[in-house]
Amino acid sequence: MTAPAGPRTRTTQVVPASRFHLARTLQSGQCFRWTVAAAVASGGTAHTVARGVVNGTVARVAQRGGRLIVTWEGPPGDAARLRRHLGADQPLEAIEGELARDPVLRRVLAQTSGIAIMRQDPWECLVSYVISAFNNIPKICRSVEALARRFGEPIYARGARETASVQAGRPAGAHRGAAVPVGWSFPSPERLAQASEAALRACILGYRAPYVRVLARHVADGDVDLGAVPRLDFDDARAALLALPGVGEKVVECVLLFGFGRREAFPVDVWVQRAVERWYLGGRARTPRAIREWARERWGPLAGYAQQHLFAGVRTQDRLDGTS
DNA sequence: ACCCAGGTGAGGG
DNA sequence: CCCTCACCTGGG
Repeated sequence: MTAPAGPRTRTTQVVPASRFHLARTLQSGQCFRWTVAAAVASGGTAHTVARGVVNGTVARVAQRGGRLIVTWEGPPGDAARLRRHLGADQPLEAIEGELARDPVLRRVLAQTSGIAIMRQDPWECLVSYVISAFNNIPKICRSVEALARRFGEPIYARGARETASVQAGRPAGAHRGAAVPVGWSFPSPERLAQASEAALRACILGYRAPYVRVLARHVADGDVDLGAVPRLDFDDARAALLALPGVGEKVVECVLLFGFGRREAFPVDVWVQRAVERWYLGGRARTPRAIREWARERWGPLAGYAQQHLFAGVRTQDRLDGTS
């Protein structure tokens, strides 16, 4: 089934860190530009095939036999960079060993082991999570995809050439024989800053359209330098991002965690709040802020990982219990 | 026809 | 500070 590796092969292999689980990572709700499909190998054992737009190209990734088999649909990318993007470089065995000292997490980990915290592009992550407010995951994915399709750069299959008509603006379309993009990169702050509010609303953003527009303008103008955030300490980074429109207490933690790799971040959404109240606080209600502080005190630099497992765990449980 | 969905920001106590 | 409420829009 594996295509022979020719001299110009577009397939490569990546060895993930021990315990890394591709499907669980991509389906744990942290990213919006990956789709996962189950596939069946010739031997009959199920494995995962995923497709995502990353770093200006499109990657198809299958996890089999402890390896990640990467096929570039767009221009060949950097395998090490993809590995880092997926979080497949993180010491999950040590992290989960530490978390499993907590009896609640030990039980949850049976269902969630192998989830890595990804290292997504900070700008794309920021916009995605601003869109996530009072929204649902399928619609967030559609919005991000629409933004990329409308304002991003087309990505062509390896070997395909851009035509003059494509460079001029919208792709001319297949009926004229122009190359069809395999995907679109996420648009830059400059590009989104100049988009009209109506055009943004057309991307299913609803009332979030002005947030995205003003957010893009602030970043494009350098009011907040995303490139400098990694050098700030946690509280300063948090304060800098919180100043942006549409970025509140929950979104800022998501961006720090999934975009900047700050694993002490602990986003408290309705699901995590439910999990903590149900499993740790005897059902007593607490404010999101109180839960966040409690979690950081309890798990410190692994708070973000604890959050990810609690989120996946409580959603799995409610899915199994729920009638719908 | 309603009701809900991974919050945020504005306004008043 | 804490609390309350409206909010685009698509899918149950």
